[in-house]
Amino acid sequence: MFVSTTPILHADLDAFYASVEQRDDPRLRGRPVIVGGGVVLAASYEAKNLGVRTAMGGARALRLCPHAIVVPPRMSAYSAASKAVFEVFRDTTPLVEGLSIDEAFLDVGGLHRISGPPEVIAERLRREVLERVGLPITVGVARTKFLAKVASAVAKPDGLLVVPADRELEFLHPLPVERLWGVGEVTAAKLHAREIDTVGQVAQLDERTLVTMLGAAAGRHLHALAHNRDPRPVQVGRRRRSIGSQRALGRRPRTPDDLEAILASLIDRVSRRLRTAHRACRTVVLRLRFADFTRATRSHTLPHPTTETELLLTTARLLLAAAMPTITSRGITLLGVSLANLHDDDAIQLMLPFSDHEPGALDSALDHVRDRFGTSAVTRAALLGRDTGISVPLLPD
DNA sequence: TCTGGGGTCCTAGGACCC
DNA sequence: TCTGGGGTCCTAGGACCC
Repeated sequence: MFVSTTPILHADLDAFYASVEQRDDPRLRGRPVIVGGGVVLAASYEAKNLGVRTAMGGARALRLCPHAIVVPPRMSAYSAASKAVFEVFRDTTPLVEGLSIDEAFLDVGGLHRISGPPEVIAERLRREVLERVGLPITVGVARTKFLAKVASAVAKPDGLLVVPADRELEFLHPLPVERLWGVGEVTAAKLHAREIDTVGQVAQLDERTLVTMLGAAAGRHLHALAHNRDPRPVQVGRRRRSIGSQRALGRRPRTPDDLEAILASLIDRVSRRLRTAHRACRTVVLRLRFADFTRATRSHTLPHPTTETELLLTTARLLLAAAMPTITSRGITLLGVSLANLHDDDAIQLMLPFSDHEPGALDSALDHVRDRFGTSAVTRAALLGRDTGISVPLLPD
């Protein structure tokens, strides 16, 4: 039987933030480095070897690794490094799907004649990332996204692992269930409760059993992965679906005025990012975490997409006001905002404040359109405004 | 042991419409 | 007067990932 060998690479930078710090400050090389403060954002392998993990509390990390050098995060340096690495990815193949700041899938299926077999491409990619950006990267190679990702996780750090098409289940089935993409603490606990510890054991369950245990989507997903069925193609140009910003507040009490001020700065940050990305949003989500670390969200969806800081802030304020009684009684430890229901910003509709009774209102509304979107938008806005009399969809040039 | 900041996707109930 | 089935959207919560 002919087995498709369309190879997919999963490229994943090692201890990304910590590696950037070690690259930029030679004194940190070979030493345990922790990026972050209250919480570990990233740990170098020297620190990981002593048990330090991402998302671990800083105090605990220092107990495990008292000689660690703790450095504050430098997000702009990481973002620049990420851009440089993605350039190397795209020089390898145009078919790149970014998963996060430090990892991506690359479809190198069509490259065999030009660039050689996938393991050669992968080794060259690792070398180029090291030479051009100065960072170690691990690559997993397999026929499917899922398996490529598992392979890179197994090969870390600074490694390369190819899973040949005829050895897939042999590689996959002995692995612990935690290796499956989508199995976290809760799902792993449910599986362990039934003495299911390996991927091979999951593969022996029928799909109905998994669906009953975990729900329709998760059950089917897990069943497919355990049998190494993962037809998802590498998708270029996926767009983000929300933009958010949040702030942990510690345990000390906050007055409503404090919260108002924090909310305003969050909305300011997030609406800037929204406009920079040329997107508009319809839904504002308020995120809350209480003193007992339970969470809640409150959201409101506007009738039209917007980019206006004032409108977003007003909406967020109303949500906050409605949540104040709960916040007062339970205590708040985190406040966040996220903008969802994103559209392109050329899909904005301005609700214009004019009517038949106010003959000058259309002109002033069009002035507003001219100020914000330029002259060419005005003609179209005027035409559409005459048609509808209510709202003006702005179209791209 | 004490918990940051940025995301994605799924589920379930209710409102509303045909 | 009482009623079905299907679809979409909104809200809230939850699991998971890096």
